[in-house]
Amino acid sequence: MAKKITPRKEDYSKWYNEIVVQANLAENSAVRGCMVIKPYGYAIWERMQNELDKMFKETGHENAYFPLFVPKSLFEAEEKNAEGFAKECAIVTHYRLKNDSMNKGKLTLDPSAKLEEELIVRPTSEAVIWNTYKSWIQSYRDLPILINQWANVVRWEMRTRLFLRTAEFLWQEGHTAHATKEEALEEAKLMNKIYANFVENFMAIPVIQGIKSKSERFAGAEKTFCIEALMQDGKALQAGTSHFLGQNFAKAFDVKFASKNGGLEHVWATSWGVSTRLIGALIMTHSDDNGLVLPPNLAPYQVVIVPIYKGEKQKEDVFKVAERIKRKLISNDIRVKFDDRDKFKPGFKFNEYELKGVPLRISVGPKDIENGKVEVARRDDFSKSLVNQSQLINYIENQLINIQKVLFDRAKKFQKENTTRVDNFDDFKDVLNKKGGFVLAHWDGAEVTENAIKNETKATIRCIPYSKKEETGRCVYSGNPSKGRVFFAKAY
RNA sequence: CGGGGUGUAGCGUAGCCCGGUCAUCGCGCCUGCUUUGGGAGCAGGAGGUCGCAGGUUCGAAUCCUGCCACCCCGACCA
Repeated sequence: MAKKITPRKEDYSKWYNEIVVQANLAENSAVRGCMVIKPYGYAIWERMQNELDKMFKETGHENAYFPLFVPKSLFEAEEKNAEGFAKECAIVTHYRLKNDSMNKGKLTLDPSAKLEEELIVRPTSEAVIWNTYKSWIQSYRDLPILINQWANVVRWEMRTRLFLRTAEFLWQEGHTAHATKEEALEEAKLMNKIYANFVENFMAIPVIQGIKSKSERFAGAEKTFCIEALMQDGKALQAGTSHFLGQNFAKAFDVKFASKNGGLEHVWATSWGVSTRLIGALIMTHSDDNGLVLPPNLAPYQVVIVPIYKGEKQKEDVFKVAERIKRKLISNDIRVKFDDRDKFKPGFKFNEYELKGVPLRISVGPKDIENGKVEVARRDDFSKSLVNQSQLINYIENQLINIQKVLFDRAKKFQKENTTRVDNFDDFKDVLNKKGGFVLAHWDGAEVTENAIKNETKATIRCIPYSKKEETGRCVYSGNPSKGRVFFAKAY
């Protein structure tokens, strides 16, 4: 049974340590709130990239790459977007250092190398990309443009939190250009759906799909679609967003196309992204006190083989069987690692792979060779079974499917149990303080109300769900008429 | 930027109030032998400008001042 994880460093560093460490590069370093992603953590990210990339390509998207630096003048062009990010930008002002005459062996800025125009380190790439699209789009024949970029971005947050809000993070950002409003809206919705599919089916994290309220909307967007997940500690996490940008960027960057009927129109835009934050969500959704728990569909290794032996003769025999199993698994498209390291004992390895969350572990020893069996242990419930080698592949395949389902169902059950319908403000506050989780309540649709609730409870509207039922009621705060319930929660 | 806290070996820590063989302990690391079906045991060994800079003092990890960094809470946020 999964225990609660409180996402405080002292409590969860044990799990994070397997995959990431806080960057600590220099004594007085401003490179803080950044992370070093260890190989195992990066392998998880690569799995995410692979699967998302497939989904993007299946829906007609292509990858491209744009510059890290955004000239300030470009950055400013879309006012709302610029305003939204202005407070968290890293800025390049110089391009050269020189020896510090006052301080031997040290370097200082060379004043003669001050840039005419400052460069912003991208917090997102709309500006660069739309400035480029301008030269790519002339006619309706050039549309749509469906491009995705895998990149790093920098947002100089006042306070950072490992994985959930680092100053630099990896993500993908899709930027599309369309001839019609309808098409762009469809695209934004489609991508949000793809995110939901990916997060639910690969990461086994159940999400609520919906639309952001105006105050939670992306700077420069007309509509923001989102997926929201609930962590084990009862706080909500924005897991992905997809924006319908209207013609805002096209107007700001003067991107027009000649339409079929001879007119000159502004292009319609979307952008959408998910980041390494999802790895944080993964950890906070499934991990238990023994470490990470990875869903089989995402795990870099679905199966690990640990050999058990005494002496060279046994080692030889055991390795032979282990290698054979490994080959069989690979030929059945199962991701497997055979841990042949001689330097560590089996018990040590058992614990290591539990910490790493590998879904299934096969141990092979002399006894098993004699019996023609192997021991298979599950990470999610720690159960062990002796399985005939002849039935192994079948067994493993079924177990992997089962674990994936169990993890999702467990998280879904948690989400359900921690979603509370509430009809007055006292209960609203009570639930948030004592129980946490999502609160489903009526809202009058006014921004004032939303802000007032935020000020009093720290809870925000996480999303207005697609699944919202038409239901007449009274706003939980103002008492004004409401047409349906929205999801409130305290969020990361 | 406001409020609170912390900084001692690669990691985690004791000591600080009450200055004086106190630099403690665990993990990890190295060497050797024995071990290997759930994080091995024994023996030996290496590793520290006690965050930095000043000050007080015969003497500072310990007291004082300043600075820096990190953590937590607020505002901001994928």
